[in-house]
Amino acid sequence: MARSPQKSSTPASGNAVTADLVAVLVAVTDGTPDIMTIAGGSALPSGPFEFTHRSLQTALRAWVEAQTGHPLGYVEQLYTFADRGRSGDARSPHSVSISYLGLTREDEVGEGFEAHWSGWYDYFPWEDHRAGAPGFIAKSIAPKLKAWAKAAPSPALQRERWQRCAITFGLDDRDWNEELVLQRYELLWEASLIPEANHSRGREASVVPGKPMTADHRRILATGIARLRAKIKYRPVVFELMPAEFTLLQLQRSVEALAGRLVHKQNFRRLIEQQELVEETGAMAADTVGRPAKLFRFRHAVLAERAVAGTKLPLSRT
Amino acid sequence: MARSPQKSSTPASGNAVTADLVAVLVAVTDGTPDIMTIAGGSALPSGPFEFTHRSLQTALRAWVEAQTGHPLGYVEQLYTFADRGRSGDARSPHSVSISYLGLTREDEVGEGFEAHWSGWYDYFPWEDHRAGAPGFIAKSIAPKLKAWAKAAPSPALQRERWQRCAITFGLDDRDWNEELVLQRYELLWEASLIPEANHSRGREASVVPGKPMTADHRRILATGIARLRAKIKYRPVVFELMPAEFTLLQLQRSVEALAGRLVHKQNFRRLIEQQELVEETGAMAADTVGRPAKLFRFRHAVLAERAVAGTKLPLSRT
DNA sequence: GCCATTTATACTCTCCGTGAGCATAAGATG
DNA sequence: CATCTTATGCTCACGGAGAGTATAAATGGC
Repeated sequence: MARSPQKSSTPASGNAVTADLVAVLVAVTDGTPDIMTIAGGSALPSGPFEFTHRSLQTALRAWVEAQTGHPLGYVEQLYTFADRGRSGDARSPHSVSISYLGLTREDEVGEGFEAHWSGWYDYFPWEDHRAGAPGFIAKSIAPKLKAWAKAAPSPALQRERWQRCAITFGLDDRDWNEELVLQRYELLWEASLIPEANHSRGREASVVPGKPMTADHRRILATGIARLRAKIKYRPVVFELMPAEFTLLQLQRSVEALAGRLVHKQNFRRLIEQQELVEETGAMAADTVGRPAKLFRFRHAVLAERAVAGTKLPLSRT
Repeated sequence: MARSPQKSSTPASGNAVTADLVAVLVAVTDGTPDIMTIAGGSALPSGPFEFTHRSLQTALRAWVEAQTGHPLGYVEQLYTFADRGRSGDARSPHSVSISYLGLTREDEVGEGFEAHWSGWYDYFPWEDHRAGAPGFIAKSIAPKLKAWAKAAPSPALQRERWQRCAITFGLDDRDWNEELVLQRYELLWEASLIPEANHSRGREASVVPGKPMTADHRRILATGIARLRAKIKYRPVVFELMPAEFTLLQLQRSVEALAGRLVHKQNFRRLIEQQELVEETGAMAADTVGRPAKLFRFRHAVLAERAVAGTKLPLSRT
């Protein structure tokens, strides 16, 4: 880097790169969180950034709308990668990849596109704790992690590795922290339990369940899931994923789908209502089992009232 | 964007860009939060990304260490900009700017460099509420914002604008939220109260106090301050800014310097100690007024123990 | 040496948010 | 009508956080 602030655009050939966008587009249907994928579910939608657009967000929105025929509700930048070793070949034109998180409603997606939806727990089965911790964590993942920890060169490093495993996966009676999606993925990668890791070549038997993805797309997805799980706790972004009218249980199911854990029903309702996030439509839910529920809609006014202030969901760490 | 995930590096001439890094480097000395600046304090350190480095972080660290002669404690990506209108001239080689937040210790900076430190409240005087809300907010900023709100075309829009002003600046008896740094800056920009805004040309009399910066550097700084103010509440990053040994009051003063608000001393100590973030060195502070305080050091073990879990500071929103 | 001043440090008290559980209501189904 | 399922109202106990009181330990001025 040079010190001059203004003349940063010295068009030296060594600095020319291409800019790529990668999108984590999320929707929720019937309690299943989905992401948009291409290439048979093996990659996230991505491609070169067109500088005909005014900004990155504009480019992303335009592209998604062309794909789905519907505007993107919420967009947020995730991370920018420029690692040299990323593109595979060594000294080819370098590429900067800018990843985004976008929220939309699945039911509005048009037909006839290559893109389609995949459940995000297909890629991260260990992240779904709605029915308790998945059995294979204790049965399969934990022992493999233990073996990896034991393989460390010194006893101190062995303890350190295992402590990391225990913290991120909630082992040894620790609490499960649903926000550590990326840390868990990176840990599994380091332990060579992820097919994408080069150093797990030829050892396909010893990998963990979960569908792999092209390049580092699954890592980007992990980043997106982690960001979203954190975000729903203090911003009213869940509503971007809901239909115009919904019951409180449907809302709760969506939150639980994203968080990968269950919440206390009464407390959930108390929180939603006391924050005045929703208002009754007057109508009741039809075609339902059990007592019919009131229908609610999101009070869009809260976006102006509270601006960036706060929304709370009963997902706090204990 | 195309749909193919792999062949993203079509070296079409229209997609070639240059990658720039912009850094918000923070240090705290004697209760003053400083940022590294160049060009007489009118710009953040920035320059083209050298692809000889393995990653963006590596490049940033190498550069900062060359500048300051000291390793960078904590580094975090802030945001990536690729707005077309950003570089000023229209169709020149496009540039992607990747901004970073970095924490370091000011006293370790080498001599003889162009870079030097500037107090960050020079650029954002309205952000320092340690001695209560600065008087010029009520005297100068609020009336100008009110005028701007009144200039909206419809009564509804006028109310909306004013509500936004009141929320972000804590007017009308609202609480001051120190995290809304970026929102406040953007609001002032929209209201043409910021010299950097093109539409305030020739109206220099009606701008708000605070030193301007080149291009959108002050906006990037606002992003960094906001991120840091949020971060110190749940991650032990303050310690990256502290000397090896410090008293609890010094620690508190640093937190207050960053947050721009005071905290309750006893509660602060209770929180720090019950979380076992620090340990006594055994020594006492010398050359001090009043009763001497114990010296503490950061317990680096917490980084391993809690990994990403949690650190709390008494800065919660009430 | 005494006092004012400044900082350090120990306790206490109250309020409220939150987790958790109990109880009841209102539909559908057989 | 019994049962199942979901909706909805209410209570209770615990713990964390804000705020205040009290005391200890140093300095400097007179």
